[in-house]
Amino acid sequence: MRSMSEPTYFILTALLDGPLHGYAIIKRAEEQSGGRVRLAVGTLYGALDRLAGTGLIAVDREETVGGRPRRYFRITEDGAEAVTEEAKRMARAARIVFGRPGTALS
Amino acid sequence: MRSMSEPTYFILTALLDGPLHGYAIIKRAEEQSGGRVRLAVGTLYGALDRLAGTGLIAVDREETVGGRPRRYFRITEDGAEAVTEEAKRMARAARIVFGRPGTALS
DNA sequence: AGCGAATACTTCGGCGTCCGATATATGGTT
DNA sequence: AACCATATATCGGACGCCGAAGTATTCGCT
Repeated sequence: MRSMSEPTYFILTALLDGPLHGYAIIKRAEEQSGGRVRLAVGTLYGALDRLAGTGLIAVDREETVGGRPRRYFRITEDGAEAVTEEAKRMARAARIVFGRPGTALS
Repeated sequence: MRSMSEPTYFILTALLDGPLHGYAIIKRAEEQSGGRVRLAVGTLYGALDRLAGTGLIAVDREETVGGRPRRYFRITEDGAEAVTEEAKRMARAARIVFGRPGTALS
Protein backbone atom coordinates (compact mmCIF):
# COMPACT_ATOMS: atom_id res chain seq x y z
CA MET A 1 0.00 0.00 0.00
CA ARG A 2 1.23 3.43 -0.99
CA SER A 3 1.31 6.23 1.47
CA MET A 4 -1.91 8.09 1.88
CA SER A 5 -2.54 11.72 1.06
CA GLU A 6 -3.65 14.07 3.80
CA PRO A 7 -7.23 14.36 2.49
CA THR A 8 -7.59 10.58 2.30
CA TYR A 9 -6.18 10.11 5.80
CA PHE A 10 -8.55 12.65 7.32
CA ILE A 11 -11.57 11.20 5.57
CA LEU A 12 -10.78 7.88 7.21
CA THR A 13 -10.05 9.29 10.67
CA ALA A 14 -13.31 11.26 10.49
CA LEU A 15 -15.16 7.97 10.23
CA LEU A 16 -13.41 6.30 13.17
CA ASP A 17 -16.11 7.47 15.59
CA GLY A 18 -18.99 6.26 13.45
CA PRO A 19 -20.72 6.73 10.10
CA LEU A 20 -21.07 10.21 8.64
CA HIS A 21 -22.42 11.64 5.41
CA GLY A 22 -20.16 13.51 2.99
CA TYR A 23 -20.60 17.04 4.16
CA ALA A 24 -20.27 16.04 7.81
CA ILE A 25 -16.91 14.45 6.98
CA ILE A 26 -15.64 17.83 5.81
CA LYS A 27 -16.64 19.39 9.14
CA ARG A 28 -15.21 16.54 11.20
CA ALA A 29 -11.89 16.61 9.34
CA GLU A 30 -11.61 20.32 9.97
CA GLU A 31 -12.31 19.74 13.67
CA GLN A 32 -9.87 16.88 14.07
CA SER A 33 -7.09 18.75 12.32
CA GLY A 34 -7.52 21.91 14.34
CA GLY A 35 -8.80 23.78 11.31
CA ARG A 36 -5.86 22.82 9.10
CA VAL A 37 -7.59 20.44 6.75
CA ARG A 38 -10.43 21.87 4.71
CA LEU A 39 -11.50 19.24 2.27
CA ALA A 40 -12.59 20.62 -1.07
CA VAL A 41 -15.86 19.13 -2.22
CA GLY A 42 -14.28 17.89 -5.41
CA THR A 43 -11.69 16.09 -3.35
CA LEU A 44 -14.21 14.62 -0.98
CA TYR A 45 -16.72 13.10 -3.34
CA GLY A 46 -14.02 11.82 -5.64
CA ALA A 47 -12.17 10.25 -2.75
CA LEU A 48 -15.37 8.76 -1.35
CA ASP A 49 -15.99 6.89 -4.60
CA ARG A 50 -12.40 5.77 -4.78
CA LEU A 51 -12.28 4.58 -1.16
CA ALA A 52 -15.59 2.76 -1.51
CA GLY A 53 -14.22 1.14 -4.67
CA THR A 54 -11.13 -0.15 -2.87
CA GLY A 55 -13.17 -1.27 0.13
CA LEU A 56 -11.69 1.04 2.77
CA ILE A 57 -15.09 2.58 3.37
CA ALA A 58 -18.63 1.43 2.55
CA VAL A 59 -22.03 3.02 2.22
CA ASP A 60 -23.69 2.59 5.59
CA ARG A 61 -27.15 3.76 4.62
CA GLU A 62 -28.92 6.21 2.39
CA GLU A 63 -31.50 8.65 3.64
CA THR A 64 -33.70 11.04 1.78
CA VAL A 65 -33.91 14.41 3.44
CA GLY A 66 -36.00 17.07 1.76
CA GLY A 67 -36.19 15.09 -1.48
CA ARG A 68 -32.44 14.84 -1.76
CA PRO A 69 -30.27 11.81 -1.01
CA ARG A 70 -27.85 11.75 1.87
CA ARG A 71 -25.30 8.96 1.91
CA TYR A 72 -23.71 7.83 5.12
CA PHE A 73 -20.34 6.12 4.93
CA ARG A 74 -18.65 3.90 7.46
CA ILE A 75 -15.07 2.75 7.70
CA THR A 76 -14.46 -0.94 7.02
CA GLU A 77 -12.03 -3.26 8.81
CA ASP A 78 -9.64 -2.85 5.92
CA GLY A 79 -10.02 0.90 6.23
CA ALA A 80 -9.35 0.90 9.96
CA GLU A 81 -6.28 -1.23 9.42
CA ALA A 82 -5.07 1.03 6.61
CA VAL A 83 -5.48 4.20 8.65
CA THR A 84 -3.67 2.62 11.60
CA GLU A 85 -0.81 1.56 9.34
CA GLU A 86 -0.68 5.05 7.94
CA ALA A 87 -0.52 6.54 11.42
CA LYS A 88 2.39 4.24 12.26
CA ARG A 89 4.11 5.16 9.03
CA MET A 90 3.80 8.86 9.80
CA ALA A 91 5.00 8.44 13.37
CA ARG A 92 8.04 6.53 12.11
CA ALA A 93 8.72 9.17 9.47
CA ALA A 94 8.45 11.97 12.02
CA ARG A 95 11.06 10.25 14.17
CA ILE A 96 13.63 10.60 11.39
CA VAL A 97 13.56 14.32 12.06
CA PHE A 98 13.02 14.31 15.82
CA GLY A 99 15.37 11.48 16.69
CA ARG A 100 18.57 13.27 15.77
CA PRO A 101 21.01 15.70 17.46
CA GLY A 102 20.93 18.48 14.85
CA THR A 103 20.71 19.17 11.17
CA ALA A 104 23.41 19.66 8.58
CA LEU A 105 22.78 23.37 8.92
CA SER A 106 23.84 25.45 11.93
CA MET B 1 2.28 25.23 2.96
CA ARG B 2 0.44 22.12 1.88
CA SER B 3 1.33 18.73 3.19
CA MET B 4 4.32 17.05 1.62
CA SER B 5 4.31 13.81 -0.31
CA GLU B 6 6.33 10.88 0.98
CA PRO B 7 8.98 11.15 -1.79
CA THR B 8 9.46 14.86 -1.14
CA TYR B 9 9.73 14.34 2.60
CA PHE B 10 12.34 11.62 2.26
CA ILE B 11 14.41 13.62 -0.18
CA LEU B 12 14.63 16.36 2.43
CA THR B 13 15.37 14.06 5.36
CA ALA B 14 18.08 12.37 3.31
CA LEU B 15 19.88 15.71 3.14
CA LEU B 16 19.70 16.45 6.86
CA ASP B 17 23.07 14.81 7.49
CA GLY B 18 24.82 16.71 4.72
CA PRO B 19 24.91 17.21 0.95
CA LEU B 20 24.35 14.27 -1.36
CA HIS B 21 24.08 13.78 -5.09
CA GLY B 22 20.88 12.50 -6.70
CA TYR B 23 21.53 8.81 -6.76
CA ALA B 24 22.87 8.82 -3.20
CA ILE B 25 19.59 10.40 -2.08
CA ILE B 26 17.71 7.39 -3.43
CA LYS B 27 19.95 5.08 -1.40
CA ARG B 28 19.75 7.20 1.73
CA ALA B 29 15.94 7.45 1.55
CA GLU B 30 15.73 3.69 1.27
CA GLU B 31 18.00 3.32 4.31
CA GLN B 32 16.17 5.85 6.45
CA SER B 33 12.78 4.37 5.65
CA GLY B 34 13.87 0.83 6.40
CA GLY B 35 13.57 -0.14 2.75
CA ARG B 36 10.03 1.21 2.36
CA VAL B 37 10.73 4.21 0.18
CA ARG B 38 12.29 3.49 -3.18
CA LEU B 39 12.39 6.73 -5.08
CA ALA B 40 11.86 6.32 -8.80
CA VAL B 41 14.39 8.23 -10.84
CA GLY B 42 11.68 10.18 -12.58
CA THR B 43 10.37 11.24 -9.21
CA LEU B 44 13.78 12.16 -7.89
CA TYR B 45 15.13 14.39 -10.61
CA GLY B 46 11.79 16.08 -11.11
CA ALA B 47 11.46 16.73 -7.39
CA LEU B 48 15.05 17.96 -7.17
CA ASP B 49 14.37 20.64 -9.77
CA ARG B 50 11.13 21.59 -8.09
CA LEU B 51 12.64 21.79 -4.60
CA ALA B 52 15.59 23.80 -5.85
CA GLY B 53 13.13 26.12 -7.58
CA THR B 54 11.19 26.71 -4.37
CA GLY B 55 14.38 27.12 -2.36
CA LEU B 56 14.01 24.14 -0.03
CA ILE B 57 17.24 22.69 -1.38
CA ALA B 58 20.14 24.18 -3.31
CA VAL B 59 22.99 22.92 -5.45
CA ASP B 60 25.95 22.55 -3.12
CA ARG B 61 28.58 21.84 -5.74
CA GLU B 62 29.08 20.13 -9.08
CA GLU B 63 31.75 17.58 -9.71
CA THR B 64 32.79 15.84 -12.86
CA VAL B 65 33.38 12.14 -12.42
CA GLY B 66 34.30 10.10 -15.45
CA GLY B 67 33.39 12.91 -17.81
CA ARG B 68 29.85 13.16 -16.46
CA PRO B 69 28.45 15.76 -14.05
CA ARG B 70 27.49 14.92 -10.52
CA ARG B 71 25.42 17.48 -8.66
CA TYR B 72 25.40 17.62 -4.89
CA PHE B 73 22.40 19.14 -3.18
CA ARG B 74 22.11 20.52 0.30
CA ILE B 75 19.06 21.40 2.33
CA THR B 76 18.47 25.09 2.96
CA GLU B 77 17.20 26.75 6.13
CA ASP B 78 13.77 26.98 4.56
CA GLY B 79 13.98 23.29 3.71
CA ALA B 80 14.98 22.31 7.22
CA GLU B 81 12.11 24.34 8.61
CA ALA B 82 9.67 22.83 6.12
CA VAL B 83 10.70 19.26 6.90
CA THR B 84 10.46 19.93 10.63
CA GLU B 85 6.97 21.38 10.21
CA GLU B 86 6.03 18.37 8.16
CA ALA B 87 7.30 16.03 10.86
CA LYS B 88 5.20 17.87 13.44
CA ARG B 89 2.20 17.69 11.17
CA MET B 90 2.59 13.95 10.78
CA ALA B 91 3.10 13.39 14.49
CA ARG B 92 -0.07 15.36 15.21
CA ALA B 93 -2.00 13.44 12.58
CA ALA B 94 -0.80 10.12 13.97
CA ARG B 95 -2.07 11.14 17.41
CA ILE B 96 -5.62 11.28 16.08
CA VAL B 97 -5.42 7.52 15.74
CA PHE B 98 -3.16 6.75 18.69
CA GLY B 99 -4.57 9.13 21.26
CA ARG B 100 -2.78 11.41 23.68
CA PRO B 101 0.39 13.40 22.99
CA GLY B 102 3.59 11.73 24.02
CA THR B 103 2.29 8.26 23.31
CA ALA B 104 5.09 5.81 22.69
CA LEU B 105 4.76 4.43 19.20
CA SER B 106 6.40 1.43 17.68
C1' DA C 1 -41.60 38.45 3.28
C1' DG C 2 -37.00 38.73 1.66
C1' DC C 3 -32.23 37.45 1.79
C1' DG C 4 -27.96 35.39 2.81
C1' DA C 5 -25.65 31.62 4.90
C1' DA C 6 -25.25 27.01 5.85
C1' DT C 7 -26.35 22.47 4.49
C1' DA C 8 -25.74 18.83 0.91
C1' DC C 9 -24.45 16.46 -3.37
C1' DT C 10 -22.66 16.21 -8.46
C1' DT C 11 -19.61 16.94 -12.15
C1' DC C 12 -15.94 19.10 -14.79
C1' DG C 13 -11.49 20.81 -16.20
C1' DG C 14 -6.89 22.09 -14.93
C1' DC C 15 -2.82 21.24 -12.60
C1' DG C 16 0.88 19.11 -9.92
C1' DT C 17 3.22 15.09 -8.74
C1' DC C 18 4.55 10.32 -9.13
C1' DC C 19 6.45 6.77 -11.76
C1' DG C 20 7.86 3.43 -15.22
C1' DA C 21 10.23 3.37 -19.47
C1' DT C 22 13.88 4.70 -22.23
C1' DA C 23 18.41 6.56 -23.22
C1' DT C 24 23.28 7.06 -22.23
C1' DA C 25 27.66 5.85 -20.04
C1' DT C 26 31.33 3.80 -16.93
C1' DG C 27 33.38 0.38 -13.82
C1' DG C 28 33.36 -3.85 -11.34
C1' DT C 29 31.97 -8.66 -10.92
C1' DT C 30 30.72 -13.23 -12.67
C1' DA D 1 30.71 -11.22 -22.89
C1' DA D 2 26.97 -10.54 -19.89
C1' DC D 3 25.31 -8.36 -16.18
C1' DC D 4 24.64 -5.32 -12.42
C1' DA D 5 25.42 -1.09 -9.79
C1' DT D 6 26.32 3.61 -10.26
C1' DA D 7 24.65 8.08 -12.20
C1' DT D 8 21.83 11.49 -14.69
C1' DA D 9 18.08 13.16 -17.97
C1' DT D 10 13.58 13.22 -20.10
C1' DC D 11 8.98 11.81 -21.60
C1' DG D 12 4.20 10.43 -21.39
C1' DG D 13 0.55 8.34 -18.82
C1' DA D 14 -2.03 8.00 -14.69
C1' DC D 15 -3.78 9.50 -10.49
C1' DG D 16 -5.38 12.52 -7.09
C1' DC D 17 -6.38 17.33 -5.49
C1' DC D 18 -8.97 21.38 -5.98
C1' DG D 19 -11.73 25.36 -7.32
C1' DA D 20 -15.81 26.43 -9.73
C1' DA D 21 -20.36 26.04 -11.28
C1' DG D 22 -24.75 23.99 -10.83
C1' DT D 23 -28.87 22.47 -8.09
C1' DA D 24 -31.81 22.55 -4.08
C1' DT D 25 -33.57 23.10 0.77
C1' DT D 26 -33.78 25.00 5.40
C1' DC D 27 -32.61 28.22 9.03
C1' DG D 28 -31.91 32.64 11.07
C1' DC D 29 -31.93 37.49 10.79
C1' DT D 30 -33.90 41.89 9.56
